[in-house]
Amino acid sequence: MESIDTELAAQIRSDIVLGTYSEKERLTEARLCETHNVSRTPVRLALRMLEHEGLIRRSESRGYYVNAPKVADILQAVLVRGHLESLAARLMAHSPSRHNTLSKLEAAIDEIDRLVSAGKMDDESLSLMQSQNAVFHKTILDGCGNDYVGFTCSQISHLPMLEVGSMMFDRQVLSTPEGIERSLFRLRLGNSQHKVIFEAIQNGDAVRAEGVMREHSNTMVEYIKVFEKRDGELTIKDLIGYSGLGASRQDLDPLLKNLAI
Amino acid sequence: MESIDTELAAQIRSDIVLGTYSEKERLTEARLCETHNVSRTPVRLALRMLEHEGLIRRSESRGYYVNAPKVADILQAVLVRGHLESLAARLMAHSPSRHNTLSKLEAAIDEIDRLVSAGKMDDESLSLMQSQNAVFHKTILDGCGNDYVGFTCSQISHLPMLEVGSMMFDRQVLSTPEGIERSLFRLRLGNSQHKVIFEAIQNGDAVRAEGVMREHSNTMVEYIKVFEKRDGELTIKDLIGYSGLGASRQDLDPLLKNLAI
DNA sequence: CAAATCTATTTGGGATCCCATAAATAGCCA
DNA sequence: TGGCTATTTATGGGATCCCAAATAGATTTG
Repeated sequence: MESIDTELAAQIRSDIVLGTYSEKERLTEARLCETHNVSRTPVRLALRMLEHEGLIRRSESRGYYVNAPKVADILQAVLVRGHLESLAARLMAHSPSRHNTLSKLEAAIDEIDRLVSAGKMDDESLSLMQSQNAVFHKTILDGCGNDYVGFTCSQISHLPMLEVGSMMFDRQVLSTPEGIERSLFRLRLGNSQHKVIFEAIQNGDAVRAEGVMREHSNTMVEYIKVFEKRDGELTIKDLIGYSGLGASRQDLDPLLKNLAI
Repeated sequence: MESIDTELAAQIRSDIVLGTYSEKERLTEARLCETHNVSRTPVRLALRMLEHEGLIRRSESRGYYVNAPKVADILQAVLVRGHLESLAARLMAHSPSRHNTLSKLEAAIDEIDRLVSAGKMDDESLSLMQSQNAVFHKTILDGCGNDYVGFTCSQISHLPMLEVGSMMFDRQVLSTPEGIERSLFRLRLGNSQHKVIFEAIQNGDAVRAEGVMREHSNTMVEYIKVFEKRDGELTIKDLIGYSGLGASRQDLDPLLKNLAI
């Protein structure tokens, strides 16, 4: 069990993201105490946390007001994350100690290959792919030898689709056979990029590792843009529904139960 | 006047950076209350803040322990910052609204040019160059259209030499005429890079903007490495002495008074 | 004598209280 | 009636108190 303030922060965070608060609504400590039945101490800590994450902003006079992210913000954040990951790939390709962790990358790639070959796109398979994908990306961030890359990445990962290694799937698409085929194609493509990145890192080809990782990250940005195009009024809630599967999904509102895969 | 917790965080931060605490020393709330004569509320808020910054880590059981950054950490952080700045340059070159802020960049470049031409390297000139350099870099971060770039950068800027646009000078070098000449050369080189970046952004040449910014950032990393080579036992304290001039220097220990330029 | 258990003390999380100050509202004067 | 001031109220910062959990130390037992 997490401490109350962390729990509370997660609660308020999901409220903000899911649009429970109106735009620029003022948050007062007292009211949060009432609505969540806690004292002011954890409320204050939670507010500090959310301020750090940029989800609320300190008013010039007093109190905080809500600063809910838009879909465009998510796109921006994913772009930044991708850029940092490409740095990580480059650095890892330069790192002499990279060979110790290469096997972990290979294992993740193989496992994704196996899952994709099975051709199933049910919840369990997706969950396994998601976690292996996360392993691949986290291994590079951790193995690049520069702690600040991973640290900086973690600073923008407070939403499920911003977590390192998260993937997005459109449930609607997954309901048709040829949609499944298309999704499998995406996965095969993604995993071949993984393989190229792996080889580049193995061979110490930093430029290639960075370039392919950039392209790999860009894929997600483009995929979100496809959603955006198809569905003009795409909301963060929708995006969370498309991503999900991460452990942190549990923190989110029951509202999401029917959306998240 | 800042609130106590912010003030306190700054105090503890500088204590950590300046090595007042021994390595991995445990910080207890009670003791910090005593030594700083405050109650536990601000102490707890300050500790949270420092935990976010990575200067202290939560112990697995309870409490925090100090996690003082080394010079190698600073190098890593500067590298990450530079990578993010190169992203900002690329994005700004793509941004249609970039023309509104281009004049600000040009003004900063011209001002640095003027100062360098004057050939003076006294405290006042350095301070002015520093601030114009900061204007140049901040303008790009703010003008790139992706708020997360600047936001992410600000997350790793809690030390003076990590602030965006900070410059480093070796006081020892500055004391000799040919050292001043070498420093002026560095500044001229840096400002010509500024000019190239400016033109690339103006012309929408994103690739070039990113590349030159990367090279530009790399300069500082290399310069720190020179220090490191010359002075095997280079400390963070030394680095702060080499940078400085930022407003935040005021927060730092009196110890620094004789080091900072 | 060593290991296990029980107890005392340290310590951090949470609640509550107090106070200074900013916002809001009412009252007053021109 | 409009604007200014005074008073009240809301709100956030800081201090203190309480309690549960964890650690360290002491005591007992095999």
